[in-house]
Amino acid sequence: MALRSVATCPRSLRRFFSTSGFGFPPRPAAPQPREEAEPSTNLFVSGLSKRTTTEKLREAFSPFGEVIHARVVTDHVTGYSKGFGFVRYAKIEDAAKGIEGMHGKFLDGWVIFAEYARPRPQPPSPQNSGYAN
DNA sequence: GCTGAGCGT
Repeated sequence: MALRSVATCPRSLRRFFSTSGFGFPPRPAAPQPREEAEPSTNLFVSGLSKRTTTEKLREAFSPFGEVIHARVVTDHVTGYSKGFGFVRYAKIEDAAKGIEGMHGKFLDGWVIFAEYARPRPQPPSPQNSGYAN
């Protein structure tokens, strides 16, 4: 008898999602347009061969400037390369020459792409985050 | 250890 009332839909609430033109935010935000990042000493290199290692990456970018650090990103489980890496130069002008000199070039049989790496969120340091005891 | 765009152990 009284079990048919569970399916009564409140039409008053449905109008907010059907008749209004603002059901959901059309575009929350676009903090990263996924375009070129700002010039920095940190470079993002993609298109690497699976066999390209960190030292080969460094050797490839060394002639264009002083490479502070180079690293091919590898999976921490399998240990294999993910096909991209990072190169950090001592100066931005060196990084620019590294991009100019290696972007679109071949490395281990693959055309690599060199561009400025995007800044990534820095982990807050509990000893220097501004909080005093 | 590959399928191959993509922003890190």
